[in-house]
Amino acid sequence: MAQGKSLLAKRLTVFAQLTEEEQAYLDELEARPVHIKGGAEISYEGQSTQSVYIVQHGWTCEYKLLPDGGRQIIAFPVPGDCIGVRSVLLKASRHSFQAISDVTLSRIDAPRIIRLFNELPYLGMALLLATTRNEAMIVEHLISLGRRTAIERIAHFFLELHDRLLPVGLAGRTEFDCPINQYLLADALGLSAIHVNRMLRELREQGLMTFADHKVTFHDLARIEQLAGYFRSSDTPIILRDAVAKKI
Amino acid sequence: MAQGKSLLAKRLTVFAQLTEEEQAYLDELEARPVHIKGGAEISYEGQSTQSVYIVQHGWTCEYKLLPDGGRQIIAFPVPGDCIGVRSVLLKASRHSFQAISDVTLSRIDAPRIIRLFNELPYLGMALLLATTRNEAMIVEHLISLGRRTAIERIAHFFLELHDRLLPVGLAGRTEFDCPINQYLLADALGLSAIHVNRMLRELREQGLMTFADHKVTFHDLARIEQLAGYFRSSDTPIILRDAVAKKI
DNA sequence: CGGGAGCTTGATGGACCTCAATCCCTGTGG
DNA sequence: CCACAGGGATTGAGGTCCATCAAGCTCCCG
Repeated sequence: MAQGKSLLAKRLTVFAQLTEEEQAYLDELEARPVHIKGGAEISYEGQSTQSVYIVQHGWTCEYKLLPDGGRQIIAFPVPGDCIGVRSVLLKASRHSFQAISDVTLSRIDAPRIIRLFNELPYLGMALLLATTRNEAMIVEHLISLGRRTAIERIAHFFLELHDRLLPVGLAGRTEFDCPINQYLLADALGLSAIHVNRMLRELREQGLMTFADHKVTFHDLARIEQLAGYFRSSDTPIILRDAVAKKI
Repeated sequence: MAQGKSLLAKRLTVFAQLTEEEQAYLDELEARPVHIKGGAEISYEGQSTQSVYIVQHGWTCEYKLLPDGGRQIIAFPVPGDCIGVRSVLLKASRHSFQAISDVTLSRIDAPRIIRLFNELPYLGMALLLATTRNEAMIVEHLISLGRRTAIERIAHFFLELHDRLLPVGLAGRTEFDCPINQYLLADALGLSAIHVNRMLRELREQGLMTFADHKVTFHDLARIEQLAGYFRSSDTPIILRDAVAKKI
């Protein structure tokens, strides 16, 4: 990106032209990175002090533990994504976050976020707009869990992930690195790890895709998209200020 | 509510103290109501002109149709809820909306929403904050689909619905009216209508709750909450402006 | 060399789906 | 007033998808 070093700014530029002041604010927010080892907790459901984190490097997951010991993974925030906005704004909505690979984060304490909303409302809106896109992803995830079979879920999951990683340069045309293991995949897709394994074999044997050694490879994009019922989305969100400038 | 007639304003007051100007803007937005018959479409996935609607009266559902003819219901917007914010802000995220009962809506065309974001940013933020709460509900829904059994899903669904309707005066302490039928319930919970029916019988025979004649009655709240793994949420969201006034 | 994390495969059972049929209620038109 | 249609609820039988239990495999690392 041009002037700043903020990853979030880069992300938000899709939604709004940021002023110098807003840029600077974000750059400063992301100044002090935190490093976390793969497998470690980032924040836990019961935690008293809430913060928002911006993922700078590495993979994370957001999940909820159930009374029976089960776990449901809600999303896999990757670089440029925010963690915990919902938790800070809504006291009732608390989930846990874990580092999947080694991770670098920028931490923003809750009071600071609130101040941001009050002092730079456009920036706050851009932030919330970004969370709206997260929401859209969660809705797609929900549809998978509700109405798709195991093999369709898996195929759909990887196709969507691919589309998410492509624009940030973390994926090639037909393959990408992915540190998720079969247990994480199972907890995200509402399946058992054993069944995930079987369905991955099925996908492999049908010549559709392979997932091995932390690497996803698509062998036949057309057919796998067909199987998953997946439609590539050309996501052109609205742009604040630009919209008003054009007298919409 | 005190001065205005806007239902949305009432809802947003939880998040932000609105100025006179913002109040007036919302009142005017909701001035011309639209009536829709139960069962009719409100807006359809492929529709070209996008609008946001505010539910004034009656029940609606948001859903997505799948290539195989199946349907997944994402949410049931009730009075005070917004419909289609996500669709307007993100072109890629389009779903269909249907009236369940006879419904009264206020329609706001997309350009107007964009203008709102630019001219009254605090109001825009309050709106997006409200959608953040929707997101939290969708996450709970996702967890149900991923990791709860059929009977747990049903119990959890009605408990959550109850908690949503209580504060707006649409529910009593142990019962409420609910125009949803077993097919809608099935499509929301990722089940077949037949299995929903069986599980409802199970709940009835165990003396936990009954759902008949568009009416839900809880017979043993403690036991059904236990079954569903449900924890009542005291949702105290942050308040904009107030927070800054208190020098947080 | 032992141990653990992650992957793989087989066997069995259960949760839930599908197909099929019946029943009730309400609205509608002759 | 009755016939009829249609939406919704209900129940049974059979089959499928996926979970669970159990075991063995391959790495990697100390």
